Order: sequence, then structure tokens, then C-alpha cells
Amino acid sequence: MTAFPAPRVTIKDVAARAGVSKGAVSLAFNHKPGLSEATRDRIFAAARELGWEPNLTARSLSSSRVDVVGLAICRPARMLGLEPFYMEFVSGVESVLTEHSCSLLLRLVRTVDEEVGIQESWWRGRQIGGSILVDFRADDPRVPAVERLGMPVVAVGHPSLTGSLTSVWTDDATAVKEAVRYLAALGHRRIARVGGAAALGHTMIRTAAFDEAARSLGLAGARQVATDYSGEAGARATRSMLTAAPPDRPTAIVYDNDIMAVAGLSVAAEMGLSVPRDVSLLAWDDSQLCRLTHPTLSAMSHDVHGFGAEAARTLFGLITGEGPGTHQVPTPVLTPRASTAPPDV
Amino acid sequence: MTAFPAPRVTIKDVAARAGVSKGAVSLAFNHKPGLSEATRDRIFAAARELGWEPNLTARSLSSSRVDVVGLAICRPARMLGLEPFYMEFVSGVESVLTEHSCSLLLRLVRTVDEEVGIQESWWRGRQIGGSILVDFRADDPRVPAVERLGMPVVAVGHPSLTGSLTSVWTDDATAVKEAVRYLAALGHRRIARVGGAAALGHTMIRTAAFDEAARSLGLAGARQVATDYSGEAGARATRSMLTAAPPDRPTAIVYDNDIMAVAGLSVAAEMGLSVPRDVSLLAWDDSQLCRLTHPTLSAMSHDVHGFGAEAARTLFGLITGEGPGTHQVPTPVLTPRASTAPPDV
DNA sequence: AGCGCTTTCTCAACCGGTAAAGTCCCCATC
DNA sequence: GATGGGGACTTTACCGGTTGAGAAAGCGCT
Repeated sequence: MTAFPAPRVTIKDVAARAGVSKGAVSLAFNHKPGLSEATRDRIFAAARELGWEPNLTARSLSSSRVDVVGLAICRPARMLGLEPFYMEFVSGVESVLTEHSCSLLLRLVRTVDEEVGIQESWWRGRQIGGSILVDFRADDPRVPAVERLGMPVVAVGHPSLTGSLTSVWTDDATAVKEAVRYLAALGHRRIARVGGAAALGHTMIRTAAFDEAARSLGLAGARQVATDYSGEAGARATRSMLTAAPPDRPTAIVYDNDIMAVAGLSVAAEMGLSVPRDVSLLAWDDSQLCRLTHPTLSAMSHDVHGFGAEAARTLFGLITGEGPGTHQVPTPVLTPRASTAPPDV
Repeated sequence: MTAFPAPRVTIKDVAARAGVSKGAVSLAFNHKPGLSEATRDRIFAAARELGWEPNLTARSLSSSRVDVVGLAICRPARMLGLEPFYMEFVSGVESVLTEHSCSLLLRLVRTVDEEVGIQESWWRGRQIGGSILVDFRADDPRVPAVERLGMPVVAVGHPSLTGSLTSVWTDDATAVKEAVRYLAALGHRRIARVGGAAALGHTMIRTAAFDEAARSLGLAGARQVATDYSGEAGARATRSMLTAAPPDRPTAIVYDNDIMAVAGLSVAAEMGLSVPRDVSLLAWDDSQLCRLTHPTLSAMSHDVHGFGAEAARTLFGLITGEGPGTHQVPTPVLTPRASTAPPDV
């Protein structure tokens, strides 16, 4: 990719115009002491007149700072488009990056291994100053890889999955238990859960928590399945659950995201079941979507934007020398709407 | 943002290990002639052993190539999360970038003016080799700005909006007319349209096309409103349209995206109206969402992934010296599903 | 043996900044 | 009146690559 034939202005031009050395220009633009107000002003004026901004490439070469952070997301494109989660997460990340005039390098990948390669390239090629890692799985290959590289990263996931990496996480287990307890308190005994991708760590955590909650509440009819997070999979899972003979049919279903819950809602409608009379549905992540359906979807709400922001903040802390640690963001809370009610006995 | 205290290996180390000069290493890694097979192999072996990859920062400094393209998206974060369009678009862009080992610099902005600033900074700071511009409006300030900068960009939008910039566009006007003709052919006379943000160029184009189609078909009851693309706005618009007295009430509604169509569907349900018997609904962009509702939503389908890919391809063409031009991608086509039917007279 | 031509590498300048060390000048101090 | 200490800049050496101008070596040919 070659540059356009545009006469680009450099620090030298600015220095010449302001009648100073380029060192002085550098000092001025980095707000370092050692320049008089007058000179500083002259330099800024010259820069403004010439439309100059420091070449970040050159800057990071000599100062070995890189004002870019990486984020690779690994999900099939088809699914990504739909999951409100990521865009909201990204927007949270950006909100913090912007304050530090830092940019986000985004990459969609197909596999974790591909991501490992990307992250290595980015880091070795000095393209990024650090990275945010999402979607951890058991024995995630990214953990040893980034440890080996000595690359600053914040891992978005439960500390049990992220090894020694600094992590930002939300207490999914507690949230799942709250969801189950809520449905049980409404009177539901046969509660089902349509989970996300089985390989993902937080799915495993939620699955375990669901089992535990069901056991501790003595819910014999609890069951759960893993999907791929897609609406189709959610619809399929719901259909399969709701076609069971009534004594086995769940009276409440918890979904791992909102897309699947929406799909579940329409499967219920298609089967002539009324929500919440015949079956209660509870979504996860609570994007705008949950308020757009009829009935509106009860959900475990989660400040995804804030989650992203916290991840970015933590990354900055790490890069500027704070030690590693784990940062917990608020646990998703139940937001009851119209899709949950006591079972119709 | 300072680098970690990691002993990073440079081209010099590789050269030393392979017993050659750094110029030789550079030749090898850029696949340029002038090296024997044997040396080339030795160099690659040394690089592999040391885990070296060329520092892209240094490379772009000396070669003035930048393997990064920019994309700034201007929509309130709240809305972004939901619109499947962007993530799908981005994934299309990425699919092409990846082939060129190029990365995407993403930024979410609040206003066009902010975007102008970002793009200027990116370009002047040599952060990007070019940019993809989306969401054009009338007299868009980005057009003169990037022309002045001489920055390679591809504008995603109708040529009438993008001035002299190379553009990639889809024929929304024809698609709108097809939608209206289809509904009219079903027998609808009172057709409404819930449009997107009025300030956006493609909304204006669709609005004009809708008017023209209605006039040419002699549909007296056609009407349309502009919204902000959000589900809430879609719900509000639908509610206001459907509460009109029956002789004025539209029997079919076209939406500018799928989120609003989903919202419209639930408003109909909430009002006790049956879709498509009492009212037909037609969505736009046709993401997975349209197949998840009950009834499923008829939609104007659009290969958004391919749209993004074409934009990226065009940008590469531009950067590598192809002249400007306009590239049209396929017009959205009608995909009838269960939400449209003849009106119930 | 001498000449020209390749092929294969090396060398050194340069890209546009940063940063540490150095220069100058002015002013206070003993 | 010499000394010292800052402030305000300038100089210069990098950062880690690329690039074009040589240089050394090998080879065919007269």
C-alpha cells in the first residue's frame, strides 16, 4: 500500500517556520518543560498554519510507545452481526480509549489459534501497546502465548480461566443462581437453560452454576443444552424442549443471550403457547432487543458498555505500570418484564 | 503508553544470527530479488528461531506504506449495539483486509464533525493508508475535508452524495420502488414507510423514491416518517400509524432496518392486530433477526458482508493507483416471508 | 589475462520523530 | 570578579526498518 503523492509536512517544516529546532517542536507537542510561552505559541501557530500533526508512526518508533490497543473477536461473522454484545462492548472500550487518544485495532478471527497468531504479529510488529482478550475457554492457548510474549493484556473472563493474566470479569455463577432462584420462587420446578457455546469458559461456569442451583433447590426437572449462540440454535433448542410431553416440558427457560431468547419467544408463538402463561422466558445481556418484543423479555441485565470501559481502563493501568490483578464488574441483575410469571398449573 | 521491559528482537539480531547484513534480511522478508535461495532460507530460519517479525512501525516510517485502514462509525452507541448492519459490514471489510494482511482501525464517533477531525488526525499522523467513509449526508463535510487532504477513501453511498470521491453504493431507490410495487401488487393502497435518520443521504433517497413510487402507482394513502433507526422509534412510529382510524390506517408498513420492523411487529401484537392479516410488515437489510420472529419478516435482503468486502476491495484498488470511479453492488432484493400478504378487506 | 555482466550482498543514508547531553546566556551569590 | 545554577534551546544519537548505490565474486568470452 503506497502513499499518495501528497507533499506531507514534517516536524522539520514546522521547526523551520517557527524558527526553532525540531527538538523544540517535539518538546512543545509533548507538553514538556523547557520552552518559553512565546516559543511554544509560535510553534503551535506554525503547526496550525501548516496543518501538521506529529507522525505517530515515527513517534512510536523512537519512543516505543504505541497508542493502539488490539481486540480480536472470534465468532463466525454471521453470528457476530447479530450479537449486540460486542458492539456495545467495543463502544465501551472506545469511550475510554478516546480519552487517551488511543485507537482500537479490530480483527475478526475464526479460531483461537488464528487469534494467537494475530496477537503475536501485532505485538512483535509493534502494532499495538496491549490487547483485550475475550471469550476464554478452558486451557486457552492465548494465556501461555501472551505470557511468553510479555505482552500487556487484560483478559475478559473469570480468573479461573485466565491464568496469571490480569482479568476483568463478572460473576456469572451468582447471576445464574439468581435467575434460577427467581424462577423457582415464582413456582417453577422444571427450568431449562439454553446455553452458549460449550467450549467457552463462561458457558461452562454458567452450566455448573445452573446445575448447582437446581440441585440446591431440589429442582428435579432442570435441564440444559449448549448451542452456538445463534438465533437458529436457540429456536431449535426451544422447539425441542417445548415439544416434550407436558409433564417433562419446562415451564421456564433461561437463555444465554438475547437473540436466542427472541428466537425462543417466536417458537413459543409458533407452537401456540402463550408467554408467560404457558412458559416463562428469561434472556441474558438485556440489549434494547428485550424491550422490543411482545411480550417484553425479562432479562439478566448487564452493563456491557461499562464492562468494555472497565476492560480498557484496566489495560491502561497495566500498561502504565500497575501490577496485575483481577477486577470484578457488577454482577448482572434481574430485570423482570413481561415474559416471566408463575407457571399456570 | 510505554512498552513492557521485554527484550525485543530486531532485524539486527536476525541479521547477526544469519550472518548477513540487515539489508539482506529486509530483502528476504519483502520477497525481493537479489538473494540466493540458501541465504534466504538461512535468514528465515534465523528469524523463526528468534521469533522475529518486522516492526511494522519502522517499516511504514521508511517505506511510507501503512497497512491499516480506518473506519469511523457515527451513531449513538446505544443504537450501534443493535444494528446488525455494521458488524456485518465490518466483517466483510475484514475479510478483504485479511488477504492483504492489513488491519482495521475502528472508531465510534458522535458527530460527523468529530469524524472529520479523526480522519484528519489519522491521515496526518500516518496512522492509516486510507479510509472507508459511511453514512453520507447532504453536503457532507467529509467530502471537502478528504479531498483537501488528498487522502484515499472510498465513500459508501450514492454518487450524488459523495462528490468526486470513489464510491460504492447500492441502488436504494430501485429497491424501495420494488418494495412498494410488491405491496401494491398484493393489493395494498395505504402503504407507510418508517424511515431512518432524516439527515442521512440514503434516507433522503429512499424517501424520494417512496414518494415517486406512490405517485406513479396512484397510492393516495402513502405516508412516511423519519426516525432515528432505534427500536423505540420504530415502535413509536408504528403505534402512531396503527392507532389511526381504519380508513386512514396503513395496511402495509415498510421499515428502513430490521430492528424497527421487529419493534413494529410487537407493537402490532400488543395492539391485538394480526400480521399479516391486519397489517403487512416489510423489513430492510434482512439479518438473521428477520427469520427469528413469528411470523417471520419479509425483507429487502442485502448482502451486507459483500458490500463491506467490495468497499475494502475498492479502497485497495484506489491505494494501488486505480483511478476513481463508482462501484455499484447488487440492489437489495425482495425476500417474501410470512409478514406480508394481501390486505384483509 | 583482461573485460564486461550477473548475481549476491554490504554500506550508509534516510524516514520523522524522541530524548539525553551539550551550549549559551543571564542572574544571583560569596 | 569568579562561581554556580537555571532556563531556553540546539545537537546529536538513536528507534528499526528500507533503499539505492556500490563492491566482491563467479563466469563466459575473446
